[in-house]
This record gives sequence, structure tokens and C-alpha cells, in this order.
Amino acid sequence: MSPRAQTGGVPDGARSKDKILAAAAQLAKERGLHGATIAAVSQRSGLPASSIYWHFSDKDALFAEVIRTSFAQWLGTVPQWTAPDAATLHEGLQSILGASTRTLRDVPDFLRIGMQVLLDQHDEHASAREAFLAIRSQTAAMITAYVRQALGPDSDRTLAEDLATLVITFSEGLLVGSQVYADWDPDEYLEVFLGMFDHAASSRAQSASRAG
Amino acid sequence: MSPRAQTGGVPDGARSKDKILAAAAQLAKERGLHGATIAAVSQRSGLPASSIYWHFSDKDALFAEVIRTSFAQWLGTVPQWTAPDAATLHEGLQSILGASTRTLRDVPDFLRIGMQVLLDQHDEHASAREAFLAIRSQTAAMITAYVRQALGPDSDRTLAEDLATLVITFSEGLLVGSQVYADWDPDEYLEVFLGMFDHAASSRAQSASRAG
DNA sequence: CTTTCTCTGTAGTAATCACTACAGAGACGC
DNA sequence: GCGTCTCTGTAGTGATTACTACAGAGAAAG
Repeated sequence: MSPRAQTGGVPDGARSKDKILAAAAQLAKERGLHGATIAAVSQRSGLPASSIYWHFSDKDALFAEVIRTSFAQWLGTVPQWTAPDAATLHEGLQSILGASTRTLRDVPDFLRIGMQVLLDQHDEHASAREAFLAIRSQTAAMITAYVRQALGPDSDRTLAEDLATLVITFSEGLLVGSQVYADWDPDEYLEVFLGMFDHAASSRAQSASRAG
Repeated sequence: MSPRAQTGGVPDGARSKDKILAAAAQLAKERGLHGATIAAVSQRSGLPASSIYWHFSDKDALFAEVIRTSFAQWLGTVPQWTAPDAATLHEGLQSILGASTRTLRDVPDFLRIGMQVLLDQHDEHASAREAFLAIRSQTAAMITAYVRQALGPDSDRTLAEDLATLVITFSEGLLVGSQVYADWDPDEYLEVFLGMFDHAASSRAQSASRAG
């Protein structure tokens, strides 16, 4: 991977880039996106600003990359949305959403930063916003595919899409709530949500079969 | 109210304060909290920075006041949560939540600014965050009281509180979603949500009556 | 008139921001 | 050796930030 085999305290691009990304993510979590200044990232990573700008074109590109890598890491720790191995949709969602919301307690950086760039409408965050929207779409597609697979091939596609939107909406709302109550119990709201989810799925499926 | 009756283009404190608040709210909506600089507020309000700092101690206090006044205005336009006039809880929630989510399309300033100061952890937003948390608690109490009144005096209090939390969580998630899809239909998700809400209320009420 | 109070206009402050110019270090290919 | 490429260190840039010092305008009170 690295274009040069490193031995000592010698400059290594890949390692430095990782250190910059880690420092940026850490600072954005602690102080928010606005508080994570280039100077602060430089200080925490131990690398000068010139190194940051050698690896990234600007601050926007840096945090777009932070969002992408943080999402990739989160994907690795969370059970796959790809293949349902549980008996029912409810159980499958319970295990997967349970693991997801539990990791939400640690508030993955991509989600918090992404919501910040969404709310803080500003052109200087264009790349970061684009990265987060891509991730959001990807996640929605994953959930949609999972639900459709569980509901059967003849299930309504818009139903699965709406339920996926529901999951994402609720998750993002939960993230805001977790900022208010540090000691919230994700399992409690997961139970409530799953009950609602079942109800929405069954009633919508019925009305869909009635309609067509 | 005003300590001095004004006639022409003469300095008037109350009027100027309103202009500053309006400009600050407008700019925070357009450019985000960070983009709403004192210089920008000064320019849009037509008043110098010294006037802003005469009315408000600092930027934090200004936006704390913006949050409070915006919330008060929103409370005036939205039907009361105080007295349920509909036959069922479902219908009451439908009319009230419907009106509320419809006003969410215009994204009340207090909600967007409040979520920004929640996510952007920074001490410089301490007053604004405090103001928003107070508003959040007040709203939760209003919804809780409404639900309890509708469910009857012997209803479980934690049930009503959880349902209120549910409403707020979902609303805040919807606000994020509305930033992604500008042309979202609030009524559509309201329908889904109300179905879920009913399910949660009924199942929780049953389990509560079983438990005690 | 003089005094007093509220608010505004002018002109700044130091600090911090993202970002850059540029030389050079250190490992490689030849 | 010599050039080349990647990355770092130093030292800065101008712009913008929140915020302020201070005089004075203008109306009311005496």
C-alpha cells in the first residue's frame, strides 16, 4: 500500500493521513465541526498544517473523508443488513436495530458530523454534505433491501422504502435525544419503535393488498 | 412598554431589538448559526454592532433570545396542546400533530437553531442550549399532559411521558429529513406515525394493566 | 438652559480563521 | 553522485471573527 517502506520516525503518508483523520474525528466529536479547527487538528495529530493540506485539498474535503471512513468503520462493527438470518422480520430488525442503536450510544462521528452539515446550511460544507447524503442513501437502500427480502418478493417496494425512511428518521431523532439525555436506554425505545414498525408494516401491507 | 414615545426615524429600543432578533433568526435559517455573524445581523437589521451589544450581552445571549421568541411565536400559530377537543386521542393527535408538522415545513427557527447548538458541543452556546432545553422540556410536558388527559386520569404517567418523548424524537428526526428532501409530505409520515403511536399506546397500556 | 437617560455611529481592538509559499529532509531509481 | 518524489517544518498571508471604547444624537425632566 505505502509507496515507501518505513522504518523509524520517518514521514509516512498513509500513517499521517490516518492520524489526521482520527484527530479530526475526535475533535469534531468533542467540540463540534466548527470547533475542530485546522490548528487544533494539527496540534492533536502532531502534524503541521502543511501536511494536512498536502493530504486534503481543504477543510471540507478533510471532513468529507472523515465521514466516509467513520461510516466504513461503523459498517464493520455492525451486523450485516444484507442477509436476514432470523425467523421473522421483527426478530431480524430487533437484533440488527438493537446492535445499531447500541452503537449509536457512542455516536459514530459520521452521523453527528453529517447532521451538523445538514443543519448548518453553508456552501463551505458542500463535500461533507454530499458524502453524508451518499451514506444516507446507501443505508436506506440497505434497509430497504433487507425489509423487502424479509417481506417476500411480492411485497410493495414503496412500503419497504417508507419503512427504511422511518428507521433513519427515528435513528436521527434518537441521536439528537441522546445529546439531551446522556443516560438514555436505547433498548427501551427500540422496543417501542419495533412495535410501531410492526403496526405500520402490517397496516400498510393490508391497505396495499386492498388497493391492488 | 417603550420608555419613550417615538415619532419619526428616532432610536427606539423595543423596535430595534425586534429588528435585531428578526434579522438574527432569518440569517440563522439561511446560513446556519455559524454563518449568522454579528456583522451580518448588523447589516440586515440596519443597526450597528454597538446597538446589538447594547441590547444583548453577547452573541450567545442574542440567539438564546431568538430561540425563546421564535418558540413563543410558534406556540401562537399552533393549536393548543392544552385541551383536547376531539373525540379520541388519535383524532386529537392527528389534528394537532398535523398542524405542527405542517409548520415544521417552514422549520421554526428555534428548532433548527436549538438542534444546532445541541450537536455543536461548544461552551460559547451555553445560554442558547439552555434556552432550547427549557423549551424542549416545556413541550414534552405539554404533550404529556395532553396525552394523560386523553387517556384518562388512571393512565400510566410514564406511558404518557414516553409517548411525548416519542413525538419529540420523531419530530426532530423529521426536521433532519426535511433538510434532505425539500419536497417531503408531512401528512404521509404523520399517518404512519399515528398508526405506530396508537399501537404503542395500546400495547403499553395493556402491559401496564397486566403488570399492575 | 442643563442634566440625564437611552440608543446609535465611527472606528477601532486582538484573536483566530483557513490557507499558502517555500525550502528542505529523507528515501528511492539510475 | 544526482535527480525525483513524497512529505514535513517554518513562517507567514489577508480576511473575518466577536467584541469594545467613546463620543454624541435626541428626547424627556428639571
